[in-house]
Amino acid sequence: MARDSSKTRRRLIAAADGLFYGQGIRAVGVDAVAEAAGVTKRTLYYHFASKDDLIAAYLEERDLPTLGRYQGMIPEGGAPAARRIRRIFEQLGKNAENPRWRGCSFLRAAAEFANLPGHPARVVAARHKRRFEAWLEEVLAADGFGEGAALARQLMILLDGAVAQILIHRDPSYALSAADAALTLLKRANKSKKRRS
Amino acid sequence: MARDSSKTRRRLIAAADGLFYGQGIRAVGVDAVAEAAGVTKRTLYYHFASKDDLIAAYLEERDLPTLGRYQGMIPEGGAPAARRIRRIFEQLGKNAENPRWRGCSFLRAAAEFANLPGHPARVVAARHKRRFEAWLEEVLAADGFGEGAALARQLMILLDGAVAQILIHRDPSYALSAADAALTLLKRANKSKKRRS
DNA sequence: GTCTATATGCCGATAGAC
DNA sequence: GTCTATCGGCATATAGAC
Repeated sequence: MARDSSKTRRRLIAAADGLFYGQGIRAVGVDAVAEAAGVTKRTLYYHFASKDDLIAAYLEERDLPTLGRYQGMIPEGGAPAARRIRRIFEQLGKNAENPRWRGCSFLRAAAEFANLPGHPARVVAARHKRRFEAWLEEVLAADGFGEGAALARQLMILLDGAVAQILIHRDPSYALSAADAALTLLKRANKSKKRRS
Repeated sequence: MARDSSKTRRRLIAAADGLFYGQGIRAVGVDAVAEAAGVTKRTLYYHFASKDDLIAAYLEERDLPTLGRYQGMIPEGGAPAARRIRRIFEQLGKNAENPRWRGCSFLRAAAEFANLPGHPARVVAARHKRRFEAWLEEVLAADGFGEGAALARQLMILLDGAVAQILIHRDPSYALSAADAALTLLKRANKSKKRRS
């Protein structure tokens, strides 16, 4: 069996996911990850070259599923972009009500390794956010928005800004404030869309 | 001399500031802080009950000066709120160009201690953000904006969202995208202000 | 108030057997 | 591929002299 998909490796990543997301990456030692996975530390180091390697795998594992979860929660492509975007923010608010919610794993990793721009975790995190922004642009484009790139950026800012405020204040209602702002921005962009057509 | 203002204590906080902000709180040991301050670890523990106590003092020390720096950089009270708000975002972009910039110390602390809602660092961070939001509301009110509380919240979301994106992508231009969004929101709020008067 | 010296335990990572 | 055993180092925190 290829090392990339071995059962033990997957269990280690799952254990790392629970611990790193739950308590923070630097706060969790490799001993704890190995124990949670039911193997020894030596086995962990057979599957991963270093803790940094494990961290990268942890975030990599979250990349597409995280995006997919948002993609799955919004109405189908036929719906107006405004309704689809609003759903994203509403769902963020709902997610944040879960007591195990701890914000965005990618943002938190970037914060923990703020002094290491080349760290594998930073690379994966940046790529994830680029992917997310590109998807938002697609959602806008599907409803005929022009200049979708600039607007998608602003939606990303609102989304991660809401995550930050919710985490700071432990108050999911910031997601609704962000949703209002997003709809206002969409409304203005809509005007120029109509004008152009 | 009172313990709260002793010279050694202040030097320890200054050393902690440089190291915690530069490298992250959990990434820095108390040994490093003591050495940077030119004292031994034992002296550090004379002035602070624990590392958590030192962390709280580090953030406390940043609270008012951080707010004051933003207050000092915007045009005087007579200027329109739109111009004053825009300046805040522009200045954020300029600050982020400094290679030593590492995002917001309060956000990063909240991210590092995401699993400890009652941690002293979280308490200080939340209070700082509340203070900042209240100040934004004052800026809006000074220019006759009604419903300033909701708008101030959205500006906070944009501001911290921009910080997050800049940190992730190491691209200060997100500050300008956020500025555009902020001005759009202000313009719509402005309308209702005019209508009401 | 500051020092030297130390307690105790966890950190990431490795040696070598099976 | 997984194990037992262990390395050297650093973590937070403390004892007791001066």
